[in-house]
Amino acid sequence: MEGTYTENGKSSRTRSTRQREQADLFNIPGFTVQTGPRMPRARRANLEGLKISNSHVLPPPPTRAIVRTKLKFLFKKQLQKSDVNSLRRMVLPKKEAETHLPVLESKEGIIIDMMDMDGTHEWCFKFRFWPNNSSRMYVLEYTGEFVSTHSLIAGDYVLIYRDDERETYVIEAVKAGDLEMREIFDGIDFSLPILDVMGMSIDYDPSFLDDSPLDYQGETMADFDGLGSGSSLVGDNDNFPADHNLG
DNA sequence: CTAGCATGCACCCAA
DNA sequence: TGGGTGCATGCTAGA
Repeated sequence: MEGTYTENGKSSRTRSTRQREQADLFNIPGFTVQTGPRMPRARRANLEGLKISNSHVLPPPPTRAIVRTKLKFLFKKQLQKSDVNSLRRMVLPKKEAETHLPVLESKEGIIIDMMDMDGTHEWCFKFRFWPNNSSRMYVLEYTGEFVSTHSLIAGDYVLIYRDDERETYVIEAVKAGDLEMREIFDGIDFSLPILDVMGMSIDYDPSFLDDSPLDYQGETMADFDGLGSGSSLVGDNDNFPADHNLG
C-alpha cells in the first residue's frame, strides 16, 4: 500500500503544493490535499452513452483508397513501450495535441474518428486528457486494436494528418525503419515544425508503399459510405484551432 | 525550477 | 479476482 509520497528531492515544490495547484487549475470539487493514503477515486465514468463499440473500430468497409487526397501532416508520435502495451492507450505530445486536435473542455474528452491510411479501417478513438501536476497529459484511448493490426512496437511511429475536405483525421502507422524512407520518397521532413510542412500541402499518394496490402484503384475516400456527414468527429469544426482551416 | 511525459500502481468493476 | 482505468510518481530536458 502506497501511503506516503516520496519526494525525489529534485523539486522544491511539495506534492501537496503541486496537487493544490492542480486542483485549483481544474476546479476539482471537494478536493483536499492528500497527506496520507490516496483519496478514494470517484466512480468510474459510464462510457455507455458514448456508444463505443467493443473493439472501438468500425466494421471494415470495402477496400478503398486514399489517393491524391489533400492531407495536411499534423504531427508524428514515436511510440513508447507504454503506448503499445496492453493498456491500449497512447500518450500524445501536449503541444501538438493542443495545437492540432480539438480543444478539450473537460477531461472526459471526446470520441474522434480517424481514417486509417491503409484504407481498410476507420478507428474510433477517445481523445482526452488527464490532469497532471499543474498541466494536462493528453492520451488517445482504445488504440490497442490499431497497434495490433499494424504490429506496432516501441520505436515505431504514428502520423496524424488532417483531411480538410472531408473534415476528418487520418492516422498512419509507420514502422521505425520506414520513416526515413517516407521522408526520402515524399520529400517531407517529419521533424519540421508543422507550419513548414503544412505549407507544402501534401499530395499524398501512398500507393508506392510496398507493405500495403491494398489495391489502390483510384478511388477516393469520398467513395466510402459512412465517411460523409455521419462521420462522428465529436467536437466539430468549431473546436478546431484556426490553423486547421488553412488551404 | 518547471513542464512534459513515460510509466507505476491503487482502485474499481465485471465476470 | 483479474483486467482496465485514472491518477500519481519520477525522470529528463530545457528555460
